[in-house]
Amino acid sequence: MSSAAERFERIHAPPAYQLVAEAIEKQIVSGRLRAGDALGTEAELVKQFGVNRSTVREGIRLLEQAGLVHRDTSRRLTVSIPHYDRLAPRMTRALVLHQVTFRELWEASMVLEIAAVEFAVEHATPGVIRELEDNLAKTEAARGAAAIVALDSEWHGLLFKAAGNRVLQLAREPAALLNLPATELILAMVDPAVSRLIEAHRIITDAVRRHDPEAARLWMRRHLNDWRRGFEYLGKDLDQPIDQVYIESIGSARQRE
Amino acid sequence: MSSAAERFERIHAPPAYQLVAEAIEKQIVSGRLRAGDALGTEAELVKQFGVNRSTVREGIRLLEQAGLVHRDTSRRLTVSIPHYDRLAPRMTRALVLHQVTFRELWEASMVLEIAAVEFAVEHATPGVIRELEDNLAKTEAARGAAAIVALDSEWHGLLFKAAGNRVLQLAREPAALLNLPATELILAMVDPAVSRLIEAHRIITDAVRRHDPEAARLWMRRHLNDWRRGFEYLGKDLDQPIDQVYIESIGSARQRE
DNA sequence: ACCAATTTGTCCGTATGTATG
DNA sequence: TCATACATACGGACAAATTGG
Repeated sequence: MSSAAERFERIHAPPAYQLVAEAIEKQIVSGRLRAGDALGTEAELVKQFGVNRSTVREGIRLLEQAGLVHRDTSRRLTVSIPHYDRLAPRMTRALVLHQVTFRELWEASMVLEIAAVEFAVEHATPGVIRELEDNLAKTEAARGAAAIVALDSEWHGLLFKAAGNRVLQLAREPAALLNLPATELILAMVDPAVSRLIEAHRIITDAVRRHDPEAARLWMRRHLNDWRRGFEYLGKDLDQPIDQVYIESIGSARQRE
Repeated sequence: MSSAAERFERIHAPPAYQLVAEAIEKQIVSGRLRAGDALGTEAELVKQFGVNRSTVREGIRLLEQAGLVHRDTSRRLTVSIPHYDRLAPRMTRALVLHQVTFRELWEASMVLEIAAVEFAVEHATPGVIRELEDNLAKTEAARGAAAIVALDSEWHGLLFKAAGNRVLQLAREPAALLNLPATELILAMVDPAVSRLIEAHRIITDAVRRHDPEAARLWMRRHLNDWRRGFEYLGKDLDQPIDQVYIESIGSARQRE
């Protein structure tokens, strides 16, 4: 075996279904196929690629899962570009499986949310400020932990939208999903949590409108420290990996896709 | 049609291949199937689920693509938990397709890298500091932009490892991939770039070892500003969406999977 | 509202190459 | 070395849903 040294690398032919997926992917990424374009029927793809329909279908599944292709109501194949919140469940699942702790989540949220609020103070458009204020009004009127959690999540999402940085927006997604259940528990169980949340949202929203980075930073820090204290108040351990309770809530979130 | 109001939601039966994928996914996420466990042959799954082999295969493709299952050398199905760098290409592709600008990337890098270096100063273990120093030595010895870029990327990866926060680590992945080609260009074209990079890496590595947050922050900021200046020196526009050049480099990165 | 053509989801049988013992 | 097991891929088929008259 060693007589001819190692002249050549081992050949490993990629399976046909992968080649199908990659061929289509290339067209999408390169822009020759754009979001909304029809991909044609399976029979057409069979003809073009010269492979069996089962093979085409396996390839399609890959793209479907990657979010590059989806089937509209009529089940026709349509090109689409993956939105952040499509990736979020997978990122979240990876973090859960790697047993990320609540401390890591909280630390990361601290970093990301403070950065977001700083950018928001700088870049926020009147439109998004309006959205933040609308959300605030709804939050003040809302009753029940579940409703408030949804609005809280939306408010933070709007803040990242106001920040105008989509890399940070993507980075935030998994933390947002994972904090949801804990936040609901906190709002339901810890008495002053709701009023403190509303106070923080209002002051930060005002700070964004007035372009006041100091106040924004300060109150975001307080807001997140409140979350952490609420979490500890419930008797939970920050250094504990994210557990079963959360997995279920991810599952239900994924069903909305 | 409106005679009976809208009492029921539209029924949409999930296709069998999705049910197969979800059934297996549940076992993995719930912990009943752990990384490394064998999933059994396709024939066995056919029997258990009572569906056709083609259907099983389509379901498997979904899990394979999600990184929850892979085939080892013998092509046997094995459970695995998705690693961050498996998600990175997808995140990166999403960002590219959404026409994220270099400015967003740079801003986000600034936020993430500075946070990372702060955490690293606090949490770095002797082992990881050793790795940073080894990398530094190799970088000083290296010749050629390509080699140095690889080591630079590794160094930043080690820094996030030292920071001990996997949420930030995941958040960094797409930025790391997207900065690669630009960094290579800069190192190849801008004369003092290499020595400045090495200087920054050395000082930051030292600061991490000495637990000196001030120096670490300061030099990380300088390091990233250097990157930005190098980018602008090349005549590129920070507010330009990431373009074709980058897509190719992502493609080649994905082939290593 | 009905009908014919298309298309998808699923299934069966089979051939071929490769890995394992 | 040989036999067995298995993954990949193919051709063909049919029912249910969708489309377009």
